[in-house]
Amino acid sequence: MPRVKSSATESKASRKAAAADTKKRTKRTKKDPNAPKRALSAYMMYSQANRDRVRKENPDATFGEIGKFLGAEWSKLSDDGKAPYIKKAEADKERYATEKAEYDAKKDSDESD
DNA sequence: GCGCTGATTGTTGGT
DNA sequence: ACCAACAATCAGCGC
Repeated sequence: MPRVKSSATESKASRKAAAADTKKRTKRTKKDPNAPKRALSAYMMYSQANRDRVRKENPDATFGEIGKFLGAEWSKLSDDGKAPYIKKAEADKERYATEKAEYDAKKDSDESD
């Protein structure tokens, strides 16, 4: 595996609990001028891929149910099952990296606009 | 160097 | 247009 454990950075499950306890988030203020919209997570890919299927199997289900269904199945999914989604997520991360690069380059060149 | 928190992504449906 | 649970993820700041 190319994934070599750097340290404890990802081991701790603190932030997830903290984030859940801290406060519900959604659209929060944007501080950066041209903030490079972060990449989509594997779950986002999963929602896009399954949103149609879930909606079809659960025509009555609305956002709430769909969300829970996707989350439940997502958790049930094995690493192999997530693999394709994670792969897309990684691809998106790369896209984000490109945006970040431009964002960084831009801010370095002209941040005042 | 590690630790946490904030910000962001996408879905739908209602107001 | 925004917000709600669902999960992930990263970048930036703090000590």
